[in-house]
Amino acid sequence: MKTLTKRGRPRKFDEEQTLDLIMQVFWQHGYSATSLDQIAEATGLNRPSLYAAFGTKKDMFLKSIERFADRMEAHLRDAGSRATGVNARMKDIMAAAVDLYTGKSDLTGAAHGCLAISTLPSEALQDSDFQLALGNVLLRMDTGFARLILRESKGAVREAHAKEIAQHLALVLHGLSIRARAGENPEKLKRLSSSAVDRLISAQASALSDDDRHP
Amino acid sequence: MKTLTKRGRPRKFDEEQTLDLIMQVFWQHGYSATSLDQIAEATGLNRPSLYAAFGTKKDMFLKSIERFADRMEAHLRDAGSRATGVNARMKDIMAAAVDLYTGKSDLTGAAHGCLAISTLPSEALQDSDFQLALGNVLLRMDTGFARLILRESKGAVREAHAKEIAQHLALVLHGLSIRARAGENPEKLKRLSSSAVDRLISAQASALSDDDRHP
DNA sequence: TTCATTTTTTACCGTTTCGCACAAAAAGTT
DNA sequence: AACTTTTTGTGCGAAACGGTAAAAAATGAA
Repeated sequence: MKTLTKRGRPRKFDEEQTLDLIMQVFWQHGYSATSLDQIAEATGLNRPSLYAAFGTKKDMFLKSIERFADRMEAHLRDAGSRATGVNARMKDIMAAAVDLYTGKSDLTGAAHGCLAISTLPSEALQDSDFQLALGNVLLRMDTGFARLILRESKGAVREAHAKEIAQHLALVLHGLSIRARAGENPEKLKRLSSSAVDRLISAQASALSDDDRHP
Repeated sequence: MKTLTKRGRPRKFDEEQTLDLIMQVFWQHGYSATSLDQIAEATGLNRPSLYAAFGTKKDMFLKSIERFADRMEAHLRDAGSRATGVNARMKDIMAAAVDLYTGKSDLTGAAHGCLAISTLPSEALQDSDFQLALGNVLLRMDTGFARLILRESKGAVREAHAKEIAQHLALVLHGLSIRARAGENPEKLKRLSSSAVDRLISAQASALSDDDRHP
C-alpha cells in the first residue's frame, strides 16, 4: 500500500489540464517558436515547476503530441460510430476532423489545423525523435482507417486493398489540415472532404457497402 | 544607360546560387529553428553581407519560399508535359513531386518533403505574412492542376468540377509531402500516388479521357 | 596618387533562451 | 513544537539570438 495522503506542499495545479494548456501553446506556435516563458505564462506556473512536472521542453512537446493523438483518435472514433456504411462513416469522420481543425471542437477554439501535421514536419529532420513521432501519428491514422474499412466490408475487401484506401484517406486528411492552417473556410473544407471521400470510396462501392445502402 | 561596370569592391558570391543555399537551410530546419549563423556558415558569408543582400531573416525565408514555388512549378510542369491524358500526366507529376520530396531531384539531395508544406504551417499562425504565403502556394497548386484538367478535357468538364478534382489532387500531394518528411519509402509513395490518381480521376474517365485511352 | 564607392570583416549591443541552484513556503508526521 | 517532504518563487548564468555600427579592404574614377 502506498500513502494515500501525500506528504509535502500540495500542488496548486492539475497535471492533466495544465498539459492541455501546454498543448495549446505548442499547437499555436509550433515547437521551436515556443518559449518556456510563453508556456509559463499560459499555465500560470513558473519554469521550475513545469520542469519538475513535465521535464524538458522537448518532453512537454512529445507529451502534447501523444495527448493530442489520443484525443484526436477518440474524437474521430466517436464521430465515425453513428452512421452506417464506410462512405457515410468516413464523411462523418472527415467532417469531425475539419471541426477540430477549424476550432469548432472542444479541444481548442481557433483554426489551428492538426497539431502533429502542423508542427512536427518542420522539426522532423533535426531530431529523429520528432520524425519518429510523426511516423507514429501517420501509422496510427492508417491502421485506424484500415480497420474501419475491413470491419465494415465484412471480408469483401482484402487487407492490402483496405490499407491502400486507408492511406488515400489519410493523405486527404493531412491535406485538409494544411488548408485549415492556411485559414480556409470550414464549410468549403467539409464539402471538399465529402466529395473526396465519394471519389475514393465509391469506386469500391460494389465491393464495399452495397448491402448497407440497399438493405 | 546605367553603369556597366560597378564602382566599389566586387562581391565574392553569386546572389542566385547563394539564395539556393539559404533555401536549403530553411528546407532542412524550418524557419524558427534556423539561425543566421547557420545560414552564414552554409553560404560562406557573414551576417552583415547576408543582411545587405537579402534583408532580414524573414525576408530570406519568404524569398526562399517564392523561389521554391517557382522551381517546383517548373519541375512539375515539365514532368506533366510528356504523357497524354489527364491520368497519365497527373501520375507523372505526382511521381516527379515524390522525386523532389525524397531528394532524387536536382534541387536538393535529401528527403525533405515540400519546403512550403513542411515549414510554413508551423509559423502560419504567428505571422500573417507566412499564412498568406502558404495560401498563395495552395492557390497556385490548385489553379495549376485545374488548368491542366480543363485543357486536357477539352470542354467535357465544367470549370467548377475541374477545380474540385484539382483540389483533391492537391490534398493528396500535400499528404505525400508529409509522408516524405516522415521518411517513408519513395517507391511506396509513388505507388500510393499512382493509385490515388487512378481513384480520383478514373471516376471521371468517361467524361475526361476515353479518347486518349481508346484511340 | 587620391578620392569615391561598395563589400567584407570584426566586434558589439540588448534581448531572449533554457535549464537549474537555492531558499522560502506549505503541507503531513512524530 | 520540531522534523521531513514536496512544491513554489526568485534569480542566476552561460549561451545563442537577430541586427547593426564601425573599420578595413578592394575596386573604378579622377
